[in-house]
Amino acid sequence: MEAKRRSTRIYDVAERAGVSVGTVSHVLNHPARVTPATRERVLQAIEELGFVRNANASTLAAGHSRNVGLVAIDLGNSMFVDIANGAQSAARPAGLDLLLAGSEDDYETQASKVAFFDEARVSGLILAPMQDSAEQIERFRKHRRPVVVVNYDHKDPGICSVIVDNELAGQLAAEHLLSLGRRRLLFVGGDNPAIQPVHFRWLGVERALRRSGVQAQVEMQNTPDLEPGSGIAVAEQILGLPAEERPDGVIAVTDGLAAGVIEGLTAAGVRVPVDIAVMGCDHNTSAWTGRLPLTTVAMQGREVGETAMQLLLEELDQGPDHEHRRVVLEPHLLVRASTVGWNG
Amino acid sequence: MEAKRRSTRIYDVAERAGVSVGTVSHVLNHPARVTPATRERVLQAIEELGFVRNANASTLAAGHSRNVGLVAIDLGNSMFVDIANGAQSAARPAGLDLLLAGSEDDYETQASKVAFFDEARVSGLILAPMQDSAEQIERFRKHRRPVVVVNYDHKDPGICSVIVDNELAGQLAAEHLLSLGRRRLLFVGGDNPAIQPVHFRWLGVERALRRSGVQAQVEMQNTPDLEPGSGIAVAEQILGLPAEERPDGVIAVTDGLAAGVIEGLTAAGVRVPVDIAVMGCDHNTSAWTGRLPLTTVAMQGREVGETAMQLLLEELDQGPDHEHRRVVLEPHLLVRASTVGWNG
DNA sequence: TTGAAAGCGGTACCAT
DNA sequence: ATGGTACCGCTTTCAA
Repeated sequence: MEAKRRSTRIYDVAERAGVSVGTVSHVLNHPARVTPATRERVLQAIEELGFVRNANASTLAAGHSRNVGLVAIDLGNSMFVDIANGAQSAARPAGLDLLLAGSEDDYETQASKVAFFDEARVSGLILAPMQDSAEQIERFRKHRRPVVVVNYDHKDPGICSVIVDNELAGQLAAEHLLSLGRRRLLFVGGDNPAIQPVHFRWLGVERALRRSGVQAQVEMQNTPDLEPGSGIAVAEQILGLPAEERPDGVIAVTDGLAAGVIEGLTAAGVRVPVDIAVMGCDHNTSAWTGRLPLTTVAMQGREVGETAMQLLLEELDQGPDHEHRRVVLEPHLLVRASTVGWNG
Repeated sequence: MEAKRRSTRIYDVAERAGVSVGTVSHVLNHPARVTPATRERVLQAIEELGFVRNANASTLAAGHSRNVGLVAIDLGNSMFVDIANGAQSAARPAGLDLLLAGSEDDYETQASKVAFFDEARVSGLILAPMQDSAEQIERFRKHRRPVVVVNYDHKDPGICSVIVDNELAGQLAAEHLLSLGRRRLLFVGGDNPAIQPVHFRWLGVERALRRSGVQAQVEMQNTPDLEPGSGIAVAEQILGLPAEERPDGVIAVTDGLAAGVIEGLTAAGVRVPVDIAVMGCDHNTSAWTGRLPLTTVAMQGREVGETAMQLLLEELDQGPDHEHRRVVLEPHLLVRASTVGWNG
């Protein structure tokens, strides 16, 4: 028969230290309000007993939690890992902890994760969705806890958000190629309006062309997904064209696609970047194995996460009279060998 | 002056449905014990009020949580993402949720994450450490909650663990190359005993050589890290050798390294796999951009996660008389173009 | 089947 | 500076 031994509580500590529970609670939460001497005794009792405070009880009694949740729809994407790391590091100094939930998920699972954090009564939520999630967000906010939307431009001025300027990313990419004298551009990834980054990057490319004042053209090639395999397929299409009809500059909407394009082209003897310059557009660190260093546009995941957490802390701090902000971070161009120079 | 409005509680639901809180709790936790009619009324009240149960209070009162924590030292590594996904999917049917904490971490941060889950009173913990973590584990287990160690062979028979047979992985890799007639092998990654997978894979390679019965040799090349960049450096060293002294088969201890080696070799005109066959050893999905499909040894991250969660559930179920198990999963060879055939 | 009430482990206010 | 003590919101006997 097992004695159902409960774990040591604050009462046990109090008893052992010869003080009241209130005092123990104080040394845990407001050490300054306690005499160094008693504090020492309590600390020692805690140590001897191996006491670990129950965060559930603490959250319940205090009425607020020291955690914030992050729901990202795809943890396999390095952008989200960067965001998580950024948010984490911004949370720590404020005494908060970041909890990640789920991965490999669809919209429904995302909903269940949001609900999960809702039940856990986290202080706030950072959400990196792939589509409009207004309903999920509203449900969560009804409990008067802040939400910051990240990496998705959701248009609701009543919510803080942090995004990277995807249109600018596309523009920077196109301007880079134009500045290198490329005049026949191909945009790989397509204008699937359901995938925001893709859509906006394409708009940026168009804008760059319009503003450039040079005679240049850009075509768009849709792909079924954004993985290397599709890039290889596009490369094969390019190879099917007579040399004079081929693009001289390719902007792939993700680094993964770009990798595939380069793979496909170089395997067939096309020289990158001499014959065709190829660049990516998201600085997906974990997706680049580095045959040819890839020119890309860095999307600042870490900064996104840090900024999001700062907005969250701000809102937590200011309460109801907080003014929601929409922060737009600027991506920046990373020029490497896949568009300039020739190393092979 | 803000009315400090608290969120709707089970009491509110009870009142609205005209029942007692006990009954509401029952429809939440044991729906069968309640008349369909009352259940319906309660459910409706919940709906109308937008009630969301407070998981902290629930955990506190029930004495057990419906979450299990996963601490992985590097979320940027696809192996860990696979493990998380596997664990997640095994947890759901059991009514549990998986919480991930932290990333980009060192040993100390790992400790704080473990402590964090300890405070949260999760039902169990899955830990994917990079080094011996006996002390952290002990602290957690003192609270009588199960821990499963994953992806690290920690030798403690008192704890469940799931690992992939790294020695077998090395052996499979070497046997593959030997079967292709390669006789001058190079193992890239080195025998850093602090990094378990590297160490054991090397042992497996040696074993394969010993057992093969053919005249073959293998050398070992240490690298400062396991990233593509180091692979490129190794490629350059190889290129510095006279052709007849070069290896004809390379086993890189990670796919990232392998990618770098291939990059470096092919850029200099070496034909892979004709001149030199190159393979990786961890099936790091997110790190392969696919110039040349890479032969590798798949390390079954998803299965590791699923198995770990199953062991955890088992221990949760069986309580103190649970017998700890050490599950060793078998990796398997994935033969692709970087070792056989010739596509360019 | 449903209701009443005693906790679960802390927190924080109010006294002392 | 410390102690006493109502809760926090829910679960779970135990009775009715």
